[in-house]
Amino acid sequence: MFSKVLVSDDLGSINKGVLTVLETLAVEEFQQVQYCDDAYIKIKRGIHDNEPFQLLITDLSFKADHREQKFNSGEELIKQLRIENPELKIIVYSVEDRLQKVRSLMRNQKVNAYVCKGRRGLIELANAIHEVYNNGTFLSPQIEQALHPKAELEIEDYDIELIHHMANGLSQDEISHVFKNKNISPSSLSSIEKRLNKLRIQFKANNAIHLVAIVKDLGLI
Amino acid sequence: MFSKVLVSDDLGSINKGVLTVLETLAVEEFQQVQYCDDAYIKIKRGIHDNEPFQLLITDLSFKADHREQKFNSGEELIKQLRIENPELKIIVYSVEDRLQKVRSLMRNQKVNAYVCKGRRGLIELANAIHEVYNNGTFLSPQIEQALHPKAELEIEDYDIELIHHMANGLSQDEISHVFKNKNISPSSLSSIEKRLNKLRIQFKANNAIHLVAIVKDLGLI
DNA sequence: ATTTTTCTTACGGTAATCCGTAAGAGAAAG
DNA sequence: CTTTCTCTTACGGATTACCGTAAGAAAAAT
Repeated sequence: MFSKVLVSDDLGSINKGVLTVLETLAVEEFQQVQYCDDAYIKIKRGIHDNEPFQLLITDLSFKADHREQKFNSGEELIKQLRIENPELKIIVYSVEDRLQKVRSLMRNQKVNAYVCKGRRGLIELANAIHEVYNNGTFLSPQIEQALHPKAELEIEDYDIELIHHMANGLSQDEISHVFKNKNISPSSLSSIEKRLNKLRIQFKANNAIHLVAIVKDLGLI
Repeated sequence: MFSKVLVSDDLGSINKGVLTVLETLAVEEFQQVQYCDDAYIKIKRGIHDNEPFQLLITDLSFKADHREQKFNSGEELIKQLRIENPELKIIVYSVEDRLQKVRSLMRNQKVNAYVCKGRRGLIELANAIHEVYNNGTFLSPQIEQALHPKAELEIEDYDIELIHHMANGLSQDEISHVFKNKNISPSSLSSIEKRLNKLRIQFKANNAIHLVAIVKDLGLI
């Protein structure tokens, strides 16, 4: 497990919870700060003293107050640290769940994990620390599926069922009724047409027959 | 084995051979007639005497002579017997090998077996008697394949290629052009539609997609 | 709260398939 | 040789699939 961890969050109360998690995980030494600039200074000092921090757990938004700051957000801090200390592992612990921000942090800044503050936030944070310690990455479930929607070449369960019905001889109109009865959305004939059109493009099929044949050959149905 | 059998054939010589077969098969009691009317009378009398015939082996064509007959052919006799005595088993033993007649007799009159007089006629007759005794049916080989040409689950090369093109995304119209270019007959769009319709019925498919899926599952393409 | 984007649905037109009928060509039966 | 049957082909309609457009609903971003 990590032996030296820094926690950066402007809300002291939430910070306490994080420290409790670190205690539970048997982290030897951990410190906390409430300003991004303080985090930057502590990290630099650790390197200078030859006792560097191995992990930073940080929030993204920090309320501005009377103290003038060099870094006004966790994002700016991360950006700088990634340039100067790429070996430092970073976990973002934030209420922010906007997909673009998460996507940007994961791809551009190579953040090691992104945990959403929430009901299960601390549990997920513990998992994230474990994953990152083992050189893995972690994403809270609610953003994980949103982040990799189409990057994956995989095919959704909905599509599987749709093609399955086609292969079983149902017309698109009949499938529409089946989906309506089973409360599966989307269920309109138009939506089914559109979905099949996407699948045809995805699998380079000329028509529905070709699509079913290809998908059967791939063993997806 | 049958215990009471009636043989009806206007040619005494062939009749003898049939009787020899019955002897070989250890049939207890068998009688022979040379007129359809006589056959009808004997069958009725057997029922009346509570000792009914279990099997009738009959020819189809009977030469007309001085005696005026109620039944002028084996076919008429069979038709009447099927109405009045559906439990009586009937084997047709005839030189007739026209497919339509055989098909009609097997399907409409529910004849239990059809054996063609020929070089192996008596051997086949013995097999037929065995099969019918075990509640089966029998057809001489030369008409069997002609009678069930497409009822069989087999499928022609033409159909394979046709469905293959379908699975590869070609439209029926495109397949028509392909067949025209390759001098494969039939090649018209109408014929392709008809063939696909037969295949759909044969494989109990709702539409072309269903057909391709079924045939792929069967491993035929 | 408002705007933007995405998803779902509806509609219309064109193409393809499905289905019955019918005429002509070729094969088989009388 | 004539008739009958089968096969092939053509045609018209009904149904379904295909494709673009657009309006409304839902979700995301500001």
